[in-house]
Amino acid sequence: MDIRIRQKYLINTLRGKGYRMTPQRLALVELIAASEGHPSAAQLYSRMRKRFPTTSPATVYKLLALLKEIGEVYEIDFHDDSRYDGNRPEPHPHLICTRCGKIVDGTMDLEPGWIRKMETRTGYRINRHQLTFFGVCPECRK
Amino acid sequence: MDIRIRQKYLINTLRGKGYRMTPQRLALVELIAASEGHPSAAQLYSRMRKRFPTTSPATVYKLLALLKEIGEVYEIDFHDDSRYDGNRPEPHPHLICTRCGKIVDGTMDLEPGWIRKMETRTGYRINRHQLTFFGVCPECRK
DNA sequence: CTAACTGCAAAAACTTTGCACTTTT
DNA sequence: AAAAGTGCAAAGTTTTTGCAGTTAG
Repeated sequence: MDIRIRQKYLINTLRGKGYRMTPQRLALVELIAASEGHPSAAQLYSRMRKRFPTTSPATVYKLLALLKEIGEVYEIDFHDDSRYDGNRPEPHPHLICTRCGKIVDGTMDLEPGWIRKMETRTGYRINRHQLTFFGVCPECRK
Repeated sequence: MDIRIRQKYLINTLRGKGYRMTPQRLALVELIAASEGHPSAAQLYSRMRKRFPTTSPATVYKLLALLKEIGEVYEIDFHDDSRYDGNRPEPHPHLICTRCGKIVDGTMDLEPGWIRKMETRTGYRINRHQLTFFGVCPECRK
């Protein structure tokens, strides 16, 4: 997914829903669309302060909440430091290096048939899922 | 897995590692071995207070940390309210009802071959994973 | 012009830490 | 008796909320 296209799509989507695009939001959307390495809220906040030194965490959290709500950002849930993926909002696996903390996207998705089978067996109506692998990345294995 | 057997196993394992079994820990282990509904730390704390009104959150968190460390409790990671599974410490899927909050165990595990394929493709050495489905449980669908 | 957003500060929620006292072994 | 655990209070994190001032549309 091209970063510029994603960025413009997010801006248009937000505008289309009546949200206002402030300079802060434009910058944040750019950071989120780039989303190098699945940043945490703290990382986004820190990057924002380079351009807008008076930014507050509230601004970051509010836009993230908004984007999550409209389904354009995917949250990787951690009890201490959640990460955000603004490029592929649909559920997809992540691999996390337990040594260096790096996060990359998985290369395969859960088969829809497998999920449907789980639905049938449990009676649950499944809307989304979260699949995270913990391990050691190629660089750290050396 | 029989609750009593699990409970005894946990107690023996802890004792075998040189940890002391206080009345609080015995009660907590019983709660964790039963683990009805994958309790949160707050729920365990609240259940503990019924028997030991002076229990502090620290006691609960410390034992959970211990059990996680020795791999006998599995944490379902949420940024706001993690859940704990003391019955099946090995990774396995969970289904969470987004309406009533109920959590049940999945009926199928990820195929080892699938995980190995993900390893090969990404170069990661995968040690464990976390798979959580969000949806609506049979009762809430009515 | 007006509804929405920002940024600050304060609060909330969850978890961890320090320490004196108590208890297990 | 010694090492370890409990419980309290305080502190640390991350995230949320309230509100006055500012700004996009």
